[in-house]
Amino acid sequence: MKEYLREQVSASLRSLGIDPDTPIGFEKPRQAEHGDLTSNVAMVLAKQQKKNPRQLADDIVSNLQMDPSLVSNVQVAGPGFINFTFTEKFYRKQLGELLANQETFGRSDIGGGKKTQVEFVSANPTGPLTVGHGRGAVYGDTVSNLLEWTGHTVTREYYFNNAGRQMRMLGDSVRLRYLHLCGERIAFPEDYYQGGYIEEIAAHLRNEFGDTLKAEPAEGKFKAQAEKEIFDDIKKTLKALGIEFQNFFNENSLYENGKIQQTIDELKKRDLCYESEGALWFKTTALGGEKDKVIVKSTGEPTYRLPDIAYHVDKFQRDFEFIVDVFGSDHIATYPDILAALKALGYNEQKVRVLIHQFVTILQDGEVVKMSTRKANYITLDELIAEVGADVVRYFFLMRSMTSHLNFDLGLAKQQSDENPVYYVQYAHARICSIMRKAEEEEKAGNESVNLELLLTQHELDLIKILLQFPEIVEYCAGTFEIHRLAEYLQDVATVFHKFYHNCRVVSDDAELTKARLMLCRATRVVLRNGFNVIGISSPTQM
RNA sequence: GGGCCCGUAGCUCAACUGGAUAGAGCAACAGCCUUCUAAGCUGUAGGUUGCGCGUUCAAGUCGCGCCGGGCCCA
Repeated sequence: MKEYLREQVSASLRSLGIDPDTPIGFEKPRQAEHGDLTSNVAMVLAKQQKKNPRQLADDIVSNLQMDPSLVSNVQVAGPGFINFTFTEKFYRKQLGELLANQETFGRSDIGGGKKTQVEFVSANPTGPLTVGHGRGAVYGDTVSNLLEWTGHTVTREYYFNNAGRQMRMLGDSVRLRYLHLCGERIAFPEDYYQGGYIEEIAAHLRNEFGDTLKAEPAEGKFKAQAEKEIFDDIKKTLKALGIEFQNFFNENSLYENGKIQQTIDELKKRDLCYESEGALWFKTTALGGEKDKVIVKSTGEPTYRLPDIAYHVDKFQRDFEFIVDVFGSDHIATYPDILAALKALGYNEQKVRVLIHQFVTILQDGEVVKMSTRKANYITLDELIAEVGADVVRYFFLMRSMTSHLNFDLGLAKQQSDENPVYYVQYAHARICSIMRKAEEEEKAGNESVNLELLLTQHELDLIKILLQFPEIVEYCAGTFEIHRLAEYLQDVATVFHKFYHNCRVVSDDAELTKARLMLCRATRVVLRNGFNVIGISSPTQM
């Protein structure tokens, strides 16, 4: 529709002797009385044409030749907006198309099957996932869903490291707890992992092996058992949120297969690497960075930058055409270096899209809870899911813009869980299902020869209009990754539906009208259900 | 000290990339169930968009300077 209007406006500009190549923008007006689409083209061009914007708008409009079966009204308003209103006929036709393509309504193939990787969560297995990880987990999964809906072939990947200092300390923490269980009195260092799960893992080992592991090194059975149990736990948590990864990528494999060394060699070959003070430096200054960065410390241990670069090179070598990284804001300073390195190594860094989400601040009794896995003062994602349910968790994390800091008051979240907006949206779906059941019972549910022209009230037209926006919203969200816009849209759909419900009796004695309104209900259910599928919440048939 | 993000109703947050009267939910107040689910609907109240300059037809949105919070780096 925008295309059509653009062509028409463009033709009108041409006939006025104005360069029709100027970008002509359309958007949905906030107020319904301003029509269905509005353009500010006259105001944009006014200065250049040295004309009063209203005058120019009038000129453009009087040169327009609109198809009256599509556009019912064109008006100049305010400081020079041109407002277009579409015909009811046009909308009813679109509604028919929605109903003919229920499963796929909102899907598109603009991705062209592009091989896409989305990396998210990527927490090392040193403890259970926290509420803080939840935002990234839900966001990454929903981004993946959106990419699938827009025709990308998506691989969800989880990157972790089981070989670093953290993991060594984890293994030793388990070892000490184990020795303690064996009756040895050993001081437990404060900077070791304090969580109760460490003791559980130690207990499992003691049950299985008795006291025979007393001489076992921390990096042996202790670390291995800890990694396995914690990872099982993490996967279980993710599954509870409906998240499943196709691939878990171990950073350590990059050392074992020599890719770390290869990356160093490649950087050296391009003179982007040098040794100084016993450390290996990455010459980011040569790539526009402010300061060179250490990539291998004098101890021989690499900083995270080096494996991150090698890992991204590996992504390119696996032929991903689109690479999406979902990171917390703590990574914000590091990724420019990674992208610069990729570019220097001859890869098209434009294929990488880094999505940064701000942290979640947890409040309990009005106080900020500082999260630390090591100190074990955190709220686990599991606890939260158990408390409010997976749907609420997902919706809560998705309904806000990722660039904003999110305050999460646990007490309030628990209290308000029945007042959560997610129920409002789901209730609309349950209500529709209930209407359908009623119609079936009364045998009024026929869907043959339905006359959609019987849908005449403002409430019905409002509902049709908003339902038809769904594909555009999906496309928009997949392009900008602003998922909260989808949540907001679904809420609007629910609102319009609830209003329709209160004003328009669906199942009535008027058989024809009943059929038409049932179709509208069905269309609403399609949009809600497809939208719920994208954001990963359930579609309850009753509540 | 430097970089990035944020500051909007009592609380949590939107505002379609600079547009028309800044909107939702929760909390508060007043109404609506003999009819398809009241987890709903209708209405009232609530704002100097942290502060100050600037850019222009138009600024919550862009620029500069302060104030305050978060994350990262030395």
